[in-house]
Amino acid sequence: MLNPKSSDAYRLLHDGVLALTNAEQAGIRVDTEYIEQKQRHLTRKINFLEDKFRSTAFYRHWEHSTKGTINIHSNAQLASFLYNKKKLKPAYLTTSGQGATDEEALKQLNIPEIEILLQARKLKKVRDTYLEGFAREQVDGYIHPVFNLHLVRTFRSSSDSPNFQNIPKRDEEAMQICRQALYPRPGHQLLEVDFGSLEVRIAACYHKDENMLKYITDPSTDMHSDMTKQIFMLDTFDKSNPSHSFLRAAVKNGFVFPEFYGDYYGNCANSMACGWGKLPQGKWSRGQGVNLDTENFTLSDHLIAKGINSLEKFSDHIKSIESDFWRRRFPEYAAWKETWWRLYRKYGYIDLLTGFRCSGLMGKNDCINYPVQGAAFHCLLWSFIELDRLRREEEWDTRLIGQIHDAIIFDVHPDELDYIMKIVRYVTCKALPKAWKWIIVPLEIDAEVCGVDESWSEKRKYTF
DNA sequence: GGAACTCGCCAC
DNA sequence: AAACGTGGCGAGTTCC
Repeated sequence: MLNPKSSDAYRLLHDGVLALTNAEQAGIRVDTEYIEQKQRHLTRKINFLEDKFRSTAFYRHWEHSTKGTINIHSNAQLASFLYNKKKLKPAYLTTSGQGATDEEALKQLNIPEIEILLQARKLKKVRDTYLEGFAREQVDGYIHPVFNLHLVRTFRSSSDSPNFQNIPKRDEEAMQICRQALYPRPGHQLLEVDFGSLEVRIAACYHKDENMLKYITDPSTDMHSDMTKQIFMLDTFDKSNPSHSFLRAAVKNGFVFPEFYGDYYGNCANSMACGWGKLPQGKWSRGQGVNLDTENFTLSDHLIAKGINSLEKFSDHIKSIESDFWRRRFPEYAAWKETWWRLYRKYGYIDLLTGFRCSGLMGKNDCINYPVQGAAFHCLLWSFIELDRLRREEEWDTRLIGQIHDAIIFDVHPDELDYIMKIVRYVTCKALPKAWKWIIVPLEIDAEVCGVDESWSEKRKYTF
């Protein structure tokens, strides 16, 4: 698997392993008392939800129609009951052709009792994957997540024992419970610095699309706002309007990023309308979906007023927007995608801007995604190596303790915080583009910091 | 009793 | 015509 093509690529991995090993050795402080207490607390909550679920008519029906004992957390048993016994139609199938039982599929069945099961499922995930993982892996109050550079097809990294790269962040409750277990060293604070829209910027270094470069370099423009205006047919976009910023998030995560990854209009329409907008599949009537502006005006009211009264019509609309997106808005980006797919089919490999070569069986989307994903991570890795070198040279009390693809996590001494931020900004935004001439776009970083002796759940924006 | 598999779900 | 990239990991299940 390991296949750096150039000596620079080899050097990056060699130095990267050493720097990441220093982070592993440093480790992250965990509150074992809290973890044990929280696990007991979650167990009580889960037991309560399980009992509540077993008292429902839905469960009794399940029990009656099944011989043997029921495990309410077995998706195989649940699928068999829902789709074989009750003959319900699954919202969609899994890759192996079975009826799906994930949250989205179950919600579409409109069985209120199942909400209890989903709530228990979520708490079990937090207790058994994250808290249990921290407890199992901790040694003398510190976990030492492993960071691998030799496992991922795109030359990104992965992490395990425990995985430090998938700790809950978006779900407020899960985030709080998990991150309250993680602390800096006594008297220190946790600092997270991440590159802003790194993959979009690195993609632009490959395709050099003029309109994309304009979006990246001109701060008065915003791609996601423009797409929101177009998709939801707004006359003006006002980011202080909560409905507008909600729709912008739906467009950013339901259209723009999926399109960059190689998704198509059908999934995007479904994700924006039904996933984000809470509209049903098929035909729409007034008063459906999320509220916009006032409580008496919903997404379906808005779309129907614009002549779109069903998912099918919305999908047609997104189809034309997708076509415009690639043909008019980002033509050079679109041409680059075709070129790289063609070159892969001709030569059997693609080379990253960082000197790595991807070969083996790849699809079109792989040819587009691998070089961007890999080179973006290498920007982070180069910065990580350089900062760890400075740490040792200058004998910081601060340590680098982890990395999440486009972010570095530090355990900082408060007296060093401002200095560290200056150095980090210099390394990431100045030294890196100077070292790698192919970086033709400005790079930006954001930072979040927790107070002294505060857990990772307390982080807030840090302006520097 | 462990390996290998599917499924679901967390991150970027 | 078809249609979303990269991982890790727990639980349940099946097979050896």
